[in-house]
Amino acid sequence: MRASDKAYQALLEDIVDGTLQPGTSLAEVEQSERLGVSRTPVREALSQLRKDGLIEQTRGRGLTVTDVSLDDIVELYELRQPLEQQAAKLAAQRGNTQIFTQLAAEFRNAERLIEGGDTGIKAYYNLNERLDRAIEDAIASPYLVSALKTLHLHLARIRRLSRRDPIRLKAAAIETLVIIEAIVDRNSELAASATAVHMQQSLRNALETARSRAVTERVA
Amino acid sequence: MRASDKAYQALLEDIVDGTLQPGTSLAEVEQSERLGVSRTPVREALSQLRKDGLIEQTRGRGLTVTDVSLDDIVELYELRQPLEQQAAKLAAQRGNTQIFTQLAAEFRNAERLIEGGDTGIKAYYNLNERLDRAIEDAIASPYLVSALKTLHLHLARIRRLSRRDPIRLKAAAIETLVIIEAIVDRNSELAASATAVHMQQSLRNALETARSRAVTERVA
DNA sequence: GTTATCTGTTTTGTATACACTAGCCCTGAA
DNA sequence: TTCAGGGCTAGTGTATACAAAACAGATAAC
Repeated sequence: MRASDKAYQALLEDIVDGTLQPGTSLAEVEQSERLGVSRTPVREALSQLRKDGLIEQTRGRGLTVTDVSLDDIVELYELRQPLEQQAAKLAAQRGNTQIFTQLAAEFRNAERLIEGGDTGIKAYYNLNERLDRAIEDAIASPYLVSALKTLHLHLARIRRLSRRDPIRLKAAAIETLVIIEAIVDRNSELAASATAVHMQQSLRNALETARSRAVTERVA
Repeated sequence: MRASDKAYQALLEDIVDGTLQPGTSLAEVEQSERLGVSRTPVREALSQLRKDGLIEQTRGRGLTVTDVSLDDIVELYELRQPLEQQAAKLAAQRGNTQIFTQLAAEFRNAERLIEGGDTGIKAYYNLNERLDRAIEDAIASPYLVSALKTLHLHLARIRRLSRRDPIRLKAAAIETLVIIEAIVDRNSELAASATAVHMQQSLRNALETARSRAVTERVA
């Protein structure tokens, strides 16, 4: 693995999991020492992350981790909604039915996973990731897939902020199941509509969580 | 201006305008000599262009300019359609009416521009760019705008392949005018639908042009 | 004749040294 | 006390040297 890829992955993880909080200033030498590589690969990684929108140039010099405000969540969903709808639509038209049939079966079991503590939740998140990858494989269009991938980076950040509310997770699993079943039935219209529903509910949950979290932090 | 930005801009232009044809291999030293900067900024530019999807790593070593096949055009529109629809929708909801009223007036004059030879056509393209920027300003959502910008890079490449058929350009201008008028009227549903129509027609034209172009080249 | 391996060459990947610029502190004067 | 000016410093931007990896060609073995 190249040092620049390693630096990118490491920084990406640190930003997504919150080790590098929004607003954190990223000096090249500092990061190169921390990651054990020279400045060159760090620079490359930073410029990639800037393209991803995870870091930004602030006040002339100095790169900082971008903020994730309530507005950002709304704005992110303004991109997410059309992208995921299109993805679901195309997956319904072209997807390998067998794969999605299998995923549907697993999602029918999601409630048990969600109730299974941390390991279960982890398995559930893993299942969601496999679904995302299946959809990406199904649509095959590299432009759309690339846009989805960048989107999912930002979503991962937000998800970290969301509380793992089992009730919401179960509801989400059911919404997702509707989408998958539509894909299996090659019903692209339904897949798109079900995705719209899922997006709407996800956004509402994300906002509620973020709001209460903001209040909690102000109190604490 | 930084040397790396200069290198990025120069390479971008060369790729979009066809100076660097699809399949062209880009060696770092060669490009750094051509552009008069050292390898470092060239590398940075190349890695940005790779993120944009304009160049790709082929068989282990060697970056090459990505191809634009008929399939690519279809796939690009699978991203373009939802993005532009969303953009039009949001612009209708939030846009500054005055700006779009002005643009509508200019588009009503587009036919005369298109008939005005090369300078007129250029002015027409310029008008379209101003519309794009107005829409981007109106939606304000950085995630969507960023996705649109990357998309437009690829569209610029395709446009170069399309024949400048005045009949198609006039039809496109009328389709665009419908979108703008919907934005002025704050009719987001109509804006989305009109965009869907425009996308469909644009795609059809792009495919037809590309097909005949391919045949011509095979003959020549 | 075909395939595999070795070696030379070319090109990329990484480290580092140097150049330059923006921000900051300190000094001095109003 | 406050503001302007001038270095000083920290950190970025660029060039280049060095290391490593990948390809090509040739030679040898089967």
